[in-house]
Amino acid sequence: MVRVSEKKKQDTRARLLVSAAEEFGRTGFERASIDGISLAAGFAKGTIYNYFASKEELFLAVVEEASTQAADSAAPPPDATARERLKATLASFCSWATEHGAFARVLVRECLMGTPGLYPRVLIAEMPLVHSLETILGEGARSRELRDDQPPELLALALAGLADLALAQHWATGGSQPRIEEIPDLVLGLLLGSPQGGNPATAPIRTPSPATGEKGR
Amino acid sequence: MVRVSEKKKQDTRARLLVSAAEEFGRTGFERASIDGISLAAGFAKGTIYNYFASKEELFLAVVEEASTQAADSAAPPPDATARERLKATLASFCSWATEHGAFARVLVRECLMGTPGLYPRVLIAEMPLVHSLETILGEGARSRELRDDQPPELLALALAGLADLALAQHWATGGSQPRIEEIPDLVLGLLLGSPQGGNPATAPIRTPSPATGEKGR
Amino acid sequence: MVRVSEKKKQDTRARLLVSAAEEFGRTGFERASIDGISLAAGFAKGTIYNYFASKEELFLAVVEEASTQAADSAAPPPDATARERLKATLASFCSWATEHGAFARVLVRECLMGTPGLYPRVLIAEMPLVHSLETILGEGARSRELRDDQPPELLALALAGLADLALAQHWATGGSQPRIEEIPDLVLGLLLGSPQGGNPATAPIRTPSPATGEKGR
Amino acid sequence: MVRVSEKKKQDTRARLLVSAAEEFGRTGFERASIDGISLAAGFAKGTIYNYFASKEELFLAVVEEASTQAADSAAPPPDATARERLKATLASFCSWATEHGAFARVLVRECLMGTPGLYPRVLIAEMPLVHSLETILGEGARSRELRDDQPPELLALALAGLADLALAQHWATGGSQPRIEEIPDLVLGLLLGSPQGGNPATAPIRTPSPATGEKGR
DNA sequence: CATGAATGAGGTTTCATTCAT
DNA sequence: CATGAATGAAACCTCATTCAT
Repeated sequence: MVRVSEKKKQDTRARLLVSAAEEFGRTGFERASIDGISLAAGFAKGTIYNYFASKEELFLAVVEEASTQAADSAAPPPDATARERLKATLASFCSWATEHGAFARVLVRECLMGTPGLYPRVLIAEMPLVHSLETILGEGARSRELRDDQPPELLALALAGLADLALAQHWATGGSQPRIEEIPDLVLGLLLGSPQGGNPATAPIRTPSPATGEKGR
Repeated sequence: MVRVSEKKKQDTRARLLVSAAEEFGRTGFERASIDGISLAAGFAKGTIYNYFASKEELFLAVVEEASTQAADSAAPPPDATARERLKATLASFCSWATEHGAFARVLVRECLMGTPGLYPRVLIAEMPLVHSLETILGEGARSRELRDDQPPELLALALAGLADLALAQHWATGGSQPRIEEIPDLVLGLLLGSPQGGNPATAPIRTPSPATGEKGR
Repeated sequence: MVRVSEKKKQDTRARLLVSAAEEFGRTGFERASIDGISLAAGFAKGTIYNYFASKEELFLAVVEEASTQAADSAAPPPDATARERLKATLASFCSWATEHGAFARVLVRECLMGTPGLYPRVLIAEMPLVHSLETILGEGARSRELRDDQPPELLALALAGLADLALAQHWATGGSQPRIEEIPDLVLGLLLGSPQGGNPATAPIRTPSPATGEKGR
Repeated sequence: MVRVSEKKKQDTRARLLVSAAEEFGRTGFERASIDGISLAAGFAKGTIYNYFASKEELFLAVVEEASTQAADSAAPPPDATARERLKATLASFCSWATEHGAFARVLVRECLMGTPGLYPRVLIAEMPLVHSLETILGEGARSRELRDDQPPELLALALAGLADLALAQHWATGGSQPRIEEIPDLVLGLLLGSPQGGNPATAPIRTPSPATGEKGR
């Protein structure tokens, strides 16, 4: 008896969360209508209050869920070059963002813009991503596979931030401008230069100083 | 006679705009209160409707004004190296952001987060900045002063985006985390590598190829 | 088999009634929560509707129960002076009020304040008390033990009313202002004068008629 | 300009207060609907919030107004016997209650029943009445015009309480049961005995002392 | 043109009540 | 008969907007 009811309850909660993520992701916290969320989920107005005490609690629950999902999506990076591992990490984040667009949108939105009392909690949400990136960047820098002119934590933040920006633009342009699959390479290209194929001579990102550039050739 | 009256009108409008920028910048579009804006400007509730047809129009006027200011702030870049000109451009954007914090906050906020029907208009607002950057980047790439592995318009967007993110963090942390003056070098460092002092050997952003990197040691 | 089930049902009903009396007595009809009442009684939200059709019916059932209890509490007045019998009657009412505070509070509250559609029913609730008082007052008046300048039914109403007021104040002051045991003497003192010590001949509250009064001088 | 507006505003406030008093007096605090009050006053739903910040504030304003009115209604008692002054005091209270039934009902209701957080403030509201009565009772007791077997403050409270009860019954019975004009004599008769005709010397309700009472017979 | 009282749509939230399990 | 998830009417309150002064 309890089983069935319990399962159904979890299902209802999940449906409400999805609906809320969609609404929050589309219109932001303020514009989102609680009634609308509950109705869109296929329930009556009041039902949502059997699960979340207030609009704010609902929003936080969405952020929490998104955060958990994002963290879980961080597949253990494969055993490969640092750059490939960075790409895999970003790709799994992006692919989560594709599959659970609504939650991702909420997360990215708030990461970029920081609702007053919410910023700390949202920041935590992207921490796993930033941490993974930072670790790989640090290792890559030590092994000289990757640039070491900037602290890894700064580069990690920049990678995450640019990925967020790219996602935001992706959504804002209706999915066309950068396509999701392009994003990892895009931001890596920006911050780490283009990947080299077999030709080491074409170091992608380089500020050829008169001294180094010219002389070297 | 008309002059005086006209002047006064413009003055009133300007005061309302400043007040609106402050409120919008602090609390966002939804939370901002028309009453509060008008009162903070020293007028009664209704006055604001003699100048702006609606809350949305008021907001757009603020964005427009911010955009104009930002464009005007783009001091003609000095005659110097490409990197110095980029830095000067970013610096003048940041210094405008410092002096007219309210307007800047609105602009950056919306650039990062895109209120639904507003994104196009806001995008236009940062166009002058992006364009200036793009021009310099293009010239720098052609003269091989700067990296040429990425299209200038992409780099320009990334520069502007990272600058926005840095400003947002600056404001979110109460002005401490990156200090304003650090921002130009910060984002240039991320995307173009550290500027070289006397040592040409340390090319800042470079993906050391096996040939150059490892072997060389 | 039916017995047991029937008994259990009555027990459940009784527990719900007690819980309801407590809630109604503490917070009044409007503020009282059906959920709270049912939960406080140890049942789930819906259970209460298996016993009472609506909140109003539940309230009326509480009043009914309180009324019955109050009537039953009217111990047969002892064989003593009229004043002592009045005191005993009031005392037993007060002692019921002490023991079943929740029900008493509901009754007194409504007697004093008359919820619109409820007044008639509540009035009936205190009828046994008023009737007992009236009878004793009538006998006392006829025997000249007690004042006869006012109709007994009026005095009875006033006694009951003042007792209610005293109880209300007792509860409102946290039980200190008039202590319960003081109440019978308090209201009797107000309406019948202070009790005389050894001299039964002296009618305590009396409207000296020309005949009795003047002559005496 | 300000004059007209100011006057109109006061008028609106007064109309809202009257409407609120009627609603609160009829249905009590909980059942009363803010929207309904504003609409009944001839305004839109929201207008009332331009004058009172919340339902509770509105209620308190009604109590305050009722209190002020009741205090003002306490006509300076005429220069006459103590009993006549008591009667005049009660009569002016009752006549205020007749003229401003709505406010009076709120006051009496709450005096009798005590909404939780409101009791103190409501008590203050009837203080002027109780005080007037107490003063007269004290003087009357000292001059032996009136009974002196009970402390004046207790008698004053009892007078006010019985008057409230009588008013409540008056309203509950649709105005017939005790008629308003009868109330002063009714409660005075109950607590001080029937008034004497020509003989002022005979204290009506008296605790016959051994000297006066017993000896005489 | 400034004013601010009035408006009323719309938002969040509560809670008595229903009903399938 | 107990349960508690779902319901939806209705409450309070906000605030952008209008308009007579």
